[in-house]
Amino acid sequence: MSLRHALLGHLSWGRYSGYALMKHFQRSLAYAWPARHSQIYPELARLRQEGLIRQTEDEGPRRRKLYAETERGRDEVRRWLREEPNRTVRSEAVLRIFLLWLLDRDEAVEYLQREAEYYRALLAELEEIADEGDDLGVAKHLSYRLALEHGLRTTRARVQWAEWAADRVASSRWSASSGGER
Amino acid sequence: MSLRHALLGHLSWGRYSGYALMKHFQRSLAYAWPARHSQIYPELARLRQEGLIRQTEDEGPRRRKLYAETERGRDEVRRWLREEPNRTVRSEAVLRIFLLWLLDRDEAVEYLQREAEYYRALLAELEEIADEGDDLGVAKHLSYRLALEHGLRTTRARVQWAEWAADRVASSRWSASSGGER
DNA sequence: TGACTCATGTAAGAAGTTACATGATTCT
DNA sequence: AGAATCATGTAACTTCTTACATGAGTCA
Repeated sequence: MSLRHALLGHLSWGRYSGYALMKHFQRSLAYAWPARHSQIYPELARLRQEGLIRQTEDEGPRRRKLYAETERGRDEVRRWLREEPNRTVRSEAVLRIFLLWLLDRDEAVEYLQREAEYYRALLAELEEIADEGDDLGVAKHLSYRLALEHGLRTTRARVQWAEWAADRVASSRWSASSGGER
Repeated sequence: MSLRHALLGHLSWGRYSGYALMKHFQRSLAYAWPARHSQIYPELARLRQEGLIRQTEDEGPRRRKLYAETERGRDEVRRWLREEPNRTVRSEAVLRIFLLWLLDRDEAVEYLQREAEYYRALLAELEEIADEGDDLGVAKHLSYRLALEHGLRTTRARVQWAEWAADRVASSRWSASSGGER
């Protein structure tokens, strides 16, 4: 259950509404642990019921609810952080590479070029965030900078990989796969 | 629904039993699209019912079932490959980095060193696979080699990142976070 | 006043995990 | 004979996505 720890961790930093947390998930956390509002709101309600977070007295405009951490919540994230991490990564983009041979060469090259373009755009976005140096104030933490640097480095690796891969395929004989015994 | 396309794509290459497919998911595909046998077997049954794969006449020992692609199945993977890819990546390891400031400095350094170690071991494993050059025969395809190269490059980037990050944290003042207003 | 963003929810269904269950073959 | 691996399934539960639903404040 990583979502709850992502939420708890964010609330360790300060008070936020569900909406603000959702926005944060759309930005920095989108590349680590994506989540929609329809998952965030019920989870916040559950965390509150379990006493891992609490709702602060003051309600904002439009009935905005503000949440803050509790001692038990803080303890729970730390406990979780000390657990053996689950290093599973799920990436449709990588799965597609395995199956790329099912397209013909020109299509595969185009596909890889679009991948390169996507990663270049992502890299530009991450570099911008790195320059701004601030995202909801959380950037003050070195750990935020570490996560950003992880994104920068792996994205750079992907840009270079995709450009290399497009070249390799373009200059290869490529295996025609249209036929095959059925 | 990426699992079905992963299965269809594999069966485009040849005939396999559910068990063989599962083994393949444990190896090369574990870092792209992990799946357990409890998800694979029902999905194969569904694909068969829908006519996207078929069961070959011959049954192996221990009632082993062998599946093969159908024309409709092949068309379906290709259609999917031409769709706009979903580039979402979900990684608990990256999420943890964002929350690392909740640990104290020594714990954070140890954590990052363990990450470096894990990625070094993974890199060694991938390099071994690259040397063997064969995995269920699928390695003949350039696209398999592309996927492997993607793994090698991103894993190398992660090793270097983790080593850099451990150093950075070790030599930083780090933000003591034990307290905080609650 | 109309469009947009803020703000919070619920419901139905798909996808994924963990646990339960069973039997055949092979290898030592 | 016993252990390990091959081989295939189901059930219960959790997690995630998509769609539905609604209302308040802000800005042009």
